[in-house]
Amino acid sequence: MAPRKPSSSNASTSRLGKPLKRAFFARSVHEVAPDLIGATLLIDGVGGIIVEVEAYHHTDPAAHSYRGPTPRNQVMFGPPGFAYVYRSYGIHWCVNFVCEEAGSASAVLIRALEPTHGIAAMRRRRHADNVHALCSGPGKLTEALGITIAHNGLPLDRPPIALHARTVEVEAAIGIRIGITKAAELPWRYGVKGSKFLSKPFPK
DNA sequence: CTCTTGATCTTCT
DNA sequence: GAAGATCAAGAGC
Repeated sequence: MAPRKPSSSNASTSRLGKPLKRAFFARSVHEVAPDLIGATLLIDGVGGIIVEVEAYHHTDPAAHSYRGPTPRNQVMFGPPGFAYVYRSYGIHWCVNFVCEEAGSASAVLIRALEPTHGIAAMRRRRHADNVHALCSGPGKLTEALGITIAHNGLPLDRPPIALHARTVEVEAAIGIRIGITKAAELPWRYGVKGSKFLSKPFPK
């Protein structure tokens, strides 16, 4: 048997913190986004530790809300503490947490998780074995957790969604957002530097 | 390892 | 008609 490398995962030592209330999201999206790093997201008990997010705001040309309400983005214009789910490239679902206040149209895109709960279910849904490939991207994690348009507009503090505060301090790394062309230089990506569960590494 | 391409929904031009 | 908050597979190095 090959020797096992030491793991940087904190999954085995992490515990669920107190549930996040809806009020957690009622402040600047740029405060909420880094505060979500290390929190645990579960859908019907399946999920993991948030290791990568991005912030979007209606004044940001890269945001879906930049050009005003549409059928797709209407949840972004509602009150904070709800899930905004959209179809990406016609194929994938992506999930956001609405922040600030009604009309502010700001949200945090959840981009990657470190799987901790229900890993067997995630492997089945993703048709993938490698735990590092289960939730290392916004489209991957929705598939692993079973998030679809059916979750659009659901409150973040009621079943089937559960969010738990982190129990240990983490230093959130900051970088530029992934996969956008407008406002591409803004440093509104937050995550755990060096995590093996990111969609992309943070540059040194 | 990097680069290219196909999948095909919602919005904008 | 084109672009987009993406992913996986295949070609090439």
